[in-house]
Amino acid sequence: MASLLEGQARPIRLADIAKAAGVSHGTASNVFSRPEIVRAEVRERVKAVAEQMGYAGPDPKGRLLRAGKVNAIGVATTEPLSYFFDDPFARVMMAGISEACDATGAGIALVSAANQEKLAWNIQSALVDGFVLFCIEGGSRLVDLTRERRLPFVALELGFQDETVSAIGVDNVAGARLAARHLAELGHRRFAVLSLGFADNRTGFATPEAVRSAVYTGTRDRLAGYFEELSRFGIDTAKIPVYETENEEKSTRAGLEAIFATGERPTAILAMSDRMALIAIDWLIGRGLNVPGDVSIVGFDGVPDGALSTPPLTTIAQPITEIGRRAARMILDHDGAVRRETMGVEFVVRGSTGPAPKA
Amino acid sequence: MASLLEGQARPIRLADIAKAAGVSHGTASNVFSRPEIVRAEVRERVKAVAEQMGYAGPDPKGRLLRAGKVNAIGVATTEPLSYFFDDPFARVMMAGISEACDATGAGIALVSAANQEKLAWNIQSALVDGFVLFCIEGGSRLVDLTRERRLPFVALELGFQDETVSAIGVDNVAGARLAARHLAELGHRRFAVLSLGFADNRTGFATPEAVRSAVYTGTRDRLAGYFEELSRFGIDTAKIPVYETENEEKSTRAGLEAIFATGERPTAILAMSDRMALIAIDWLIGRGLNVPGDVSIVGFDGVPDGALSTPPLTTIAQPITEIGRRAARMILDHDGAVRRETMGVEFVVRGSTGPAPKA
DNA sequence: CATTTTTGTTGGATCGATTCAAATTTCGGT
DNA sequence: ACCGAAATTTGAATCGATCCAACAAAAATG
Repeated sequence: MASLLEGQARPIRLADIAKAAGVSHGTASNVFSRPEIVRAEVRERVKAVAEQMGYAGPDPKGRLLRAGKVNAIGVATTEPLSYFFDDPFARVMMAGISEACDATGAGIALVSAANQEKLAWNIQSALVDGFVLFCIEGGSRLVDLTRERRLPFVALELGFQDETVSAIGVDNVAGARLAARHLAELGHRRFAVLSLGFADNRTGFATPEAVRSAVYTGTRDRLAGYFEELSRFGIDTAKIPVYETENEEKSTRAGLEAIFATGERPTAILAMSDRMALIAIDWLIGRGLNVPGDVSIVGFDGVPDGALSTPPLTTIAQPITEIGRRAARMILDHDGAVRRETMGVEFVVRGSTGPAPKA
Repeated sequence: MASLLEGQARPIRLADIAKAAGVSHGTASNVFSRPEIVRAEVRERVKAVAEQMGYAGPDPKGRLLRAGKVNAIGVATTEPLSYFFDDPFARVMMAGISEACDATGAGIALVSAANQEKLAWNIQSALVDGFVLFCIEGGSRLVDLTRERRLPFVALELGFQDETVSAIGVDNVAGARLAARHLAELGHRRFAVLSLGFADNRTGFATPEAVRSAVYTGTRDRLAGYFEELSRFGIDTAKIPVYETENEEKSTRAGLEAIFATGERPTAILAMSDRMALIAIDWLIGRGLNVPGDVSIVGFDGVPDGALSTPPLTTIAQPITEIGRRAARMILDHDGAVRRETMGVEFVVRGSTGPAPKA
């Protein structure tokens, strides 16, 4: 009873136990962290005292300072926290990260913030041993912020030319070429591209200058891949509409409206994410068009939802889970080296692509 | 260059900056945490020194010990970490928790472990201010473990009679009755129940004793709700097969096999989770049966996937997001009180239920 | 110019543990 | 009973910050 009331006033510390049991701090500490080196009799006495006083066990806050290692990695993004549970790409990635963390018993701390102020603070104050950065919108800012913390970190997506930051990504050019070639070989000649951003906070048709001055080189590379391959088939890429979206519902639909408002409707859409591709399928079907009868679509990413849509999505699959695993491991067993890994992609043909309709 | 090498050897502390800048560590601390009370000239000098020495800013590990508050909540489960990103119910719940955390700038730490040893350690050592417990399998053990930590915690699901633990859940009896009444009113007379566990690690047909001695009273209440209502329609509930699954693919399909192996096939299935209900729809359609033509199904939970299935799922919807929000807030602004909240459910009629087939 | 008030700085105490060299105890062997 | 080795225990130092009472310097007041 008394211990309960006192407990409310001030939590019991290891030192209190030590005093009450008549042993030194050191011994009391050993009872909890290395019980085998304490004489059984003493050990039991201290444990009994702890139990009776309602000691909650060594406080990790104290241990942490001494130990130095938190044993947790932070996963950061500029999206709201719910992004981790909503976005299919993020979810698969998190599964990979989870796996690696589960294997070593490490924890995961989710870090995010809508506004820049808070993001900076959250990154500064996160109790983690390192970061995995989801570099979507605002990725470069995220990297800058994290760099200040001077902890190991890995950027997902090799969108950064900066060779001093560790990163894992896929061969965007090769993946994009695969997608473009597939459609070209099916006879398609009129294309449209649903693009990710070339820089922050922008939607609408991308100008050649926007592409040239791309901040997100991942986006640029994918477009380059598309164009390179299509050129080989004699297609004039300058005429292909490229619409930058924010990779969500609204701007993607706006992009489709804009693309299909023109006279020369495309028979094939190259989407830089499965998310956009799936939205596009939905939009097209809603408009009474047939996929792939009237319009073929190829996505990018390889999220599980793509296999379940009607029609199922043809896509360039990234080894998302594996990327997550590796990213987490890079932090978990960090050796101070900067690593940049480029993973291969896999071309998955499903039902959203077919021969170009006869003129 | 030198600073970089030294930085590798031993991170720079605030005290190092203070010495180098010729101020006390108190002042150096103020420069970072309350810059406005330091004279501009001094402030700039210290900042310059910090910059030049490559100081990463005050280490949260140190601050934490002093401050006492971590500003993060732990979300714990006995499932592997990936559960948070895979399971639809968990995901919606996490969205609610995320929302509450985003609003106050708090972080989320995911805690989990397959084996009991590690779980205990992970809970003991998690750097959090409190816990939200996902009480699925092994929920009671999870509560016991967490209680030892003597931090505030909330159990999701009121499956615990123990009135000394805070918990948030729904009125399981009322929800179950709604589901049962709906089917009975549609003329169904032959039922089967896909049940959650009454105790840990068990699958197969549940015996009356198993139900009586249920550890998970949430499961028991749902069943009680089903049976109470069906009895009112003169249905002999003793004959209704109740199959305990682990709320995943394998055991649910096994349950369906077992249920449909009997002569008296049910025309209506009461599933205690949407997950099982969706698996059941898939299984039935795979067997050439029509839903709801041959068999009607009602789920429980109200996860978003239920609206997207074919046919869309009739279900008892819990206010999952709201539960998550409240749980998180209960920890975030904890006042020492034990709170037990019971939320209402909403009956959502969609396409998976229809009139009983003519004998 | 003396006195108060305001503003800025200092350094010791504290948060709660772990670590490790040194001191002490225990114990087998003679 | 005594010795050295092995097993335990001790207590000071440390981890990296923040807080706060006391003090010093500068500014305002009479």
